[in-house]
Amino acid sequence: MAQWLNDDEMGAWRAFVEVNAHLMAALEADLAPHRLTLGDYEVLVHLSEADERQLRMCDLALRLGLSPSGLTRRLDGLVKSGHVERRPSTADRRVMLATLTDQGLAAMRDAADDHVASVRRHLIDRLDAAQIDALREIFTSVGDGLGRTLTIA
Amino acid sequence: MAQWLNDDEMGAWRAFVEVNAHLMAALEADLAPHRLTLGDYEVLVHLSEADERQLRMCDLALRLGLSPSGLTRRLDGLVKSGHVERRPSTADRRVMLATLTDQGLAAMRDAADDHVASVRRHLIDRLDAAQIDALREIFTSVGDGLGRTLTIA
DNA sequence: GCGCAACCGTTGCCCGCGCAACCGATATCG
DNA sequence: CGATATCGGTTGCGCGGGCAACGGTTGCGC
Repeated sequence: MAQWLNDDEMGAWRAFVEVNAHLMAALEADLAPHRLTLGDYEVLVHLSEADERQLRMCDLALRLGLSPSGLTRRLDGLVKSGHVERRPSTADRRVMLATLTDQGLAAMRDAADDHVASVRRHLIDRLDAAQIDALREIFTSVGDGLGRTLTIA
Repeated sequence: MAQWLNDDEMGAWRAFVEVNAHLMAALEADLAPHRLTLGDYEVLVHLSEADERQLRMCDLALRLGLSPSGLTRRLDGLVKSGHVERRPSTADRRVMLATLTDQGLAAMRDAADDHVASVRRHLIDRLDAAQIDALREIFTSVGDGLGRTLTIA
């Protein structure tokens, strides 16, 4: 074994692994009454922040860390429920623009309160200011590393 | 909106959400050459640490945070590849004991080096001692909160 | 302009997993 | 002791998502 984890490192790693999934499951469960998946909610958020409330499929897939096919299927559901519309781009006939409908925006706003409260309850409010800062720095740093390894590979 | 997230909180939350999935995907990819899923690896680890390298299905499912059916399917794969055996308990004829085979133990040991190195490269080595400590405290605290809400509900 | 490469989105196929239903086994209580 | 509830594990079903393959579109080099 090249270099094992010491007790501190192992403790941190195990705590992270074990809690991570449960945290996401809890957030997902709190969002269920709004008939939204966490993934669906993320779509609505990204679209709501975009120009004219629309994004190209590939851009959206990139932001969501989703494969092209995965995004197609996720959009299928959101289109069927009327939260999102597909409209072909006039500039480039290859691209499809996912556009947030008024109803989708309303659904997102409706769910936002509960979702934010859920994030607060399960995560933010359990941490002090220093820990919140640490959380941001930790994952920013890890994210930088991942981006680097991806571009290298 | 009851109480929104301020910039620090939002920054921490977004960094966490965006990096989380990528981190897990990177660890998964590093484990792929060993023909193991991250989930499979966790099974082997838990079994290797158990008495006589075996656990009841329900206990194992609990530790993995997996549904009964999910564990059945995951074991199917591990049994087929010879890493795990199913053996009925003599004490309680309802229970199945998942037991780690010698081959399974060897496979885990073979993968452990790479996996630990992967965890180091993507996570641990990107953090200083204080951040590692903070990571453990953060997720321990969040985990306590989740456990409490689960037992209450 | 033409041919070829790269790009964009969709589809078929497969896997992993949760839920509900189910069966056999065990515990509990009258 | 017998009836009923509870437990432990498996199975059918549906859903979400990745991979490979494909058709249509655009950009690039000649």
